[in-house]
Amino acid sequence: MSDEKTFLNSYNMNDYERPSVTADIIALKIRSQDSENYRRNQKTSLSLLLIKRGGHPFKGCWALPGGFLNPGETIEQCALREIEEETSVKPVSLMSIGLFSEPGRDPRGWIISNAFVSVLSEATVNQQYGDDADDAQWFDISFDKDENGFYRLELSRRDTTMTALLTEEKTQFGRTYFNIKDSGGLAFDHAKIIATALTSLRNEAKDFENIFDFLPEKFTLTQLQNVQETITNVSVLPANFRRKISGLVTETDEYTKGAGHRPAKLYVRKQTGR
Amino acid sequence: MSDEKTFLNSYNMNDYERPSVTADIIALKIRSQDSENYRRNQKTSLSLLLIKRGGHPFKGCWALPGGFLNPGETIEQCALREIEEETSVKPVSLMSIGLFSEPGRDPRGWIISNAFVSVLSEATVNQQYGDDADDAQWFDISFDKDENGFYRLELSRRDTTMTALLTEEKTQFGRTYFNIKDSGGLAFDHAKIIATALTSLRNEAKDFENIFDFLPEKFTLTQLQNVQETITNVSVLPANFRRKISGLVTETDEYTKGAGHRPAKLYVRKQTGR
DNA sequence: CAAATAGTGTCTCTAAGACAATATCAC
DNA sequence: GTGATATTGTCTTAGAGACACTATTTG
Repeated sequence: MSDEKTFLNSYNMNDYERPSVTADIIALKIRSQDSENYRRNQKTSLSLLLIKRGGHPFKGCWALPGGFLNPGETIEQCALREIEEETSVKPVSLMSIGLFSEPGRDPRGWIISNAFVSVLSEATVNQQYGDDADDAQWFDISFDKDENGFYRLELSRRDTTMTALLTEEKTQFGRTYFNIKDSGGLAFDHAKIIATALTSLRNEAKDFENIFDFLPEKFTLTQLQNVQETITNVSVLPANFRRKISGLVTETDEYTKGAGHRPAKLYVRKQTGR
Repeated sequence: MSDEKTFLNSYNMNDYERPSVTADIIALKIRSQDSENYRRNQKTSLSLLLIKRGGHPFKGCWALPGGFLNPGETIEQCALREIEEETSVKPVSLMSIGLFSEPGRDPRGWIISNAFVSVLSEATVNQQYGDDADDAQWFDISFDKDENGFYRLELSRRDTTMTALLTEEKTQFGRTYFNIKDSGGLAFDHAKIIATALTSLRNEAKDFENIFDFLPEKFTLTQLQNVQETITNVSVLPANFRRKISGLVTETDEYTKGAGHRPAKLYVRKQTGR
């Protein structure tokens, strides 16, 4: 045992070169767009938080929020810390997307990054945001395969639109990896990270894994269905959605009101059996 | 303010402490056990490669193979390099399990590890292995939930059996995380890593994602079903397995022979539409 | 022929998808 | 009442699970 102590004391890790490690955050929320018609429900879109870079490299480009892993914390704690620093909001959930370690991905040097999808509830975030001059802004997402087999990632906000083009590198074990054909002006390899994250998110949203995280505690089934359709970009008939989701929600005795049409019952997520 | 942080990060990277990064490998193959009865098909078990540690810390304990990430390579390349160094075999597939970064997980210092499941084909590996005195050995795996809700991971080989006990920390987005209650003598946090990896593997084996990787190019449907059942620990009726797999395989006009019973048609994996 | 595995046919039940019909509110 | 969404019912179809049955080889 004292043998081991001696060994550990003399162990010199400084002999090896080491990378800097960061956590990059794909912070997502659902954005409700006001409607012109008082009767119509709001449409929703998926919205991503980007930070305008103030310094080199990629000065002035939009980039994912993120930061360096500190000693004494896990990469998940680092991710949570970064989200709270950027948004002042505690995220509802966190999902690791993978480690991006391609040499040269960061011009500053050897920096590898674990990406996380973080879901924020719209209600919480909107209390905090709104300053148009801020360097942190929410962009609407559109992400789809075009007729040539390329994936087109569009991030838009007001008059700004960035369009990145990606190719599918491979799909293995249900996970899809991308290569960047055109970064669309996004910093670093962030277009690739976002595409990978959205693909994972869509796969999980199909099984209702993450759709609750976008909504407040009480919600209508139509809202829930909207979230799923916004994420997956696939529509289902309301009757069928309700049937499938019924085992995962509990009804309350509250209703929406003042919507210009029949009020909807509010539901809460069913507590998973413990 | 995030401006200033970025600025400092880009210019003073060497002032920050950085972790060592490793790739740890859960190398798996299917082991066929010889049968006493000439008519009976071979039984199979899932088998994991462990390395006996020659130095401190955990000297003499069994540990996952792995090694440090070098500059100029991706973490996937690092994983592949380590597998080939340990086994002289090129793995069929590689699946990232996640980054394990808990402070204190390695007594040598700040070392974080990305774990990978790597599947090796039995036929290839057996040409290389067999030396009983070697520090690298294959252990049979048994992994199940016991009546108290604990997960029991048993790794056995000849007269050696290690039993680790784990608790389920949480399941989020279809991914299960574990805590170690008793490492069973395994080095570092490797019991946790193995449990996490096996859970991922089982989930994917249900959908036939990885079962082909364990077999040679040509196989019988019974062999394929055995692989799935060995991994998932769930049995299905042969008729139903065949129906479900039929879209994923192409039959050849070759048959097994000399088995003491009706010969089986050999199949190959159907090429995925490109 | 016996033992063992290979392979097929079909019944039932459940879940998914499609669609029609009814309910309820704000104006 | 009109326009909108909310909610329920049911028909059809696809797939999973169960089970019975046939086919083929080696010793």
